Amino acid sequence: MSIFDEIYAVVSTIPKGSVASYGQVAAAWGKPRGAQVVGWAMGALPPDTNVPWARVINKQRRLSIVNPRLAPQEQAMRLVAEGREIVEKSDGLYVSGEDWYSFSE
DNA sequence: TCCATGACGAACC
DNA sequence: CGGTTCGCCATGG
Repeated sequence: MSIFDEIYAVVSTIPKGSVASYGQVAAAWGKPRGAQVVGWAMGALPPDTNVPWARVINKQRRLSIVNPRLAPQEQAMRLVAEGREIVEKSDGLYVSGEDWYSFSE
């Protein structure tokens, strides 16, 4: 049991169509300041994972994908497929809306 | 063991 | 308002 599995378990609870920030996932994981670790864990995910990693975005609602094993716009495609709208700005892709998934429910 | 590095975040210039 | 610095936790050299 590694921390990856713990984080993936948390991410897996995010419902289809919802989005959560790294900070939220970290908090739900038990490490309020471990947002960076969550990002690191996401980057370690294999291309064929079942974990809904695409629903995790940063607090600015920007898609900060840096995983070379995935297509550049893989996350955007997944989110659009779930009904989310993606807006392209000068510095990257953003998820429209202001809603965040609440883990405390 | 110390140092550097991150799909981050919040506090500071 | 934007770029920089520091804190965060875990890993790897």
